[in-house]
Amino acid sequence: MNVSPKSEPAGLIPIGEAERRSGVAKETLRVWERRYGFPSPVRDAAGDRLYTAEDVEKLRLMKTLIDHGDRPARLAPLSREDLVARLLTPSPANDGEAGAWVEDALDRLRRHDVDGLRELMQSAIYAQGLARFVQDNVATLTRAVGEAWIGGRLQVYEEHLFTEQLVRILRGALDGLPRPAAARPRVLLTTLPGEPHALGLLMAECLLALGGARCLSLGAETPPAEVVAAARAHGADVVAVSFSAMVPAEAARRAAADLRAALPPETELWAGGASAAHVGPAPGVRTLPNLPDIPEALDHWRSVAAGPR
Amino acid sequence: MNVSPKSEPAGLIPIGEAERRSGVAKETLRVWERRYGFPSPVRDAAGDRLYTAEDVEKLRLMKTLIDHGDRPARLAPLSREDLVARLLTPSPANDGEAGAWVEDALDRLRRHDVDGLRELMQSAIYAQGLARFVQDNVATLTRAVGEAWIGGRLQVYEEHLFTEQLVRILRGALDGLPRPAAARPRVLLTTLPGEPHALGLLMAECLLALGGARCLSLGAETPPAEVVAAARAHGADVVAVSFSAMVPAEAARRAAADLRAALPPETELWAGGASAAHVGPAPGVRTLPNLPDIPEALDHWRSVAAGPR
DNA sequence: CATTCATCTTGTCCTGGACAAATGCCTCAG
DNA sequence: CTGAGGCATTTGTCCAGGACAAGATGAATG
Repeated sequence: MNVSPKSEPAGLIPIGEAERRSGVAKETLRVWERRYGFPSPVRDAAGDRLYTAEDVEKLRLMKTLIDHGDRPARLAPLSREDLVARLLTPSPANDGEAGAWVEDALDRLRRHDVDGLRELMQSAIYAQGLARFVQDNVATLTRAVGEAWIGGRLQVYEEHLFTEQLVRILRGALDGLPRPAAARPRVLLTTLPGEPHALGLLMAECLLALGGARCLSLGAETPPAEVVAAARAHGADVVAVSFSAMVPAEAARRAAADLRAALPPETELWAGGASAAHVGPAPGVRTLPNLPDIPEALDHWRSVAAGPR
Repeated sequence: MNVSPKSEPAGLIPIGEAERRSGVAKETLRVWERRYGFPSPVRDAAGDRLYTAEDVEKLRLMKTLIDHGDRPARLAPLSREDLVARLLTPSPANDGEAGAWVEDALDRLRRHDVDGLRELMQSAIYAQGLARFVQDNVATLTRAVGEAWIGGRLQVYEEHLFTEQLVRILRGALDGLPRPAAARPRVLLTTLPGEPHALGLLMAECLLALGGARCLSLGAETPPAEVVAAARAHGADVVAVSFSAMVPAEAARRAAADLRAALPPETELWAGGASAAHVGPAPGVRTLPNLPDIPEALDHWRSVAAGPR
């Protein structure tokens, strides 16, 4: 009986909508109100909570910070600006010197010049090769876009637009690469439920394919049991899972451990993405927090596993 | 403190997980138990509900049927087989005669011969053109895959795999098409929050691009306010939104009406996808439930809007 | 400096009631 | 027989306020 873009009487947001938009569960919203006094929504005639857009924005920032390890009690009293500042500090002094290329790309994005953006990216690939493009340009650009979004200098749809064009470019490049059926290792790529970001996956696939691996991507949000079934059915040498910064550290750790336990021992498990570092040194899990780790891991696999089969 | 693939003591599923897997909200699960006696989960030592995998499977089927207009009170007493039967009846007698091509494709999918699957699709494009491929082969194949999944004859990851390969093929075809910057109409494609399926969008984009339109895809799940902002910023003549069968009919109707109200009057709104028919005849919204409607709509737009600008 | 243990914090789940919106059903006039 | 209008029922969402397990923190100890 309820819909996402519910009729908003005066721009006020009911609790279900607030959950969807901020990512904070309804129960948690009520308990935060009880414990920390934030948020303190007004009520409609029926006594139902109505949140302001500012509340929801602050909740979204809090959620992001909590996923990075912060604690709600510390964050609740802070202002929106404080939260934004705290989100941006971890990555130091890269605001002005982001590089002319990145600035150029951001500029085209702001002007919605999608063709120009794609051309810029395509020529960067031709100029320096796909590997350096993925490792340098894309990584920097993605971070710059993320920060611009946090700081409110970019609309949500502009971020969507950016992702869409980037996916397009990378997919195109990938299709141009040879895919020898017998190549090794056979790598199964995916993301676990709750992690919808497939971009990191695509970047990883580029580097793996460049390194001569045989890639098979399942796309995002594959249930763990299905990952295991697919790995078995496809005879994968390696299962590569991407954890974006969105995933709470603890969730990533546990998911990796569970998957490791369920996979055949001879299948390697590689964890990539921003939260991969938090997966920590786990037995039988190779963490590749940075993209350049990928070619290295491939080399290592070949030197170790060259014998069998 | 909770994670998707939570440690399952004996294959039993706590309520949060059940919500994620079935798509039925926690509150609704409790209220169904109170009213209809289904599901009736066992409890752990703390009194928390624990659902079986069969319960969750039945819940997922019920949710699908309810989204199609059925009512929970009627469905709760039925068995899993009854639900499956009810889901499959609407599309009559297309089980055996699905066509040799579709059978071939399904077969390759079951054998995880992804390269073979892509080759098959690619040659179909060459043989009959992109338009017929999208309208006939893809539409039939997608339905066949969906039905195989409902009937349990296909794993979830196999469906992921299928989607991934299809997206790849379509994206590749799309990149081969000319994109004259001045072409009209300018169409903005997207999906509203809650609708993650981007495949329909991609199919529509193919047909629109073939029809000479200038497409700009925002990808999935763009908030309505952002759709409006993007349409304005990009000077879109048409905003095309895709509603898959996953979207409840009422939700689709309301979302379309809200979006229509928020868009500038001179911007047309087109609704496509399986639930588009349920959007019903709404003022100012053009519903395109079937893919062949797209070229038609393009012709109509050109004949009407040829004058202005 | 590392490790163990007690204390705090935090998210999730519980019950049982309430209500508004939407749907289906029935009646009545044309 | 058909269509419009009104009433009853169905259904999803929300509320309050309490409880608890598991993780994080910090202090005391070896």
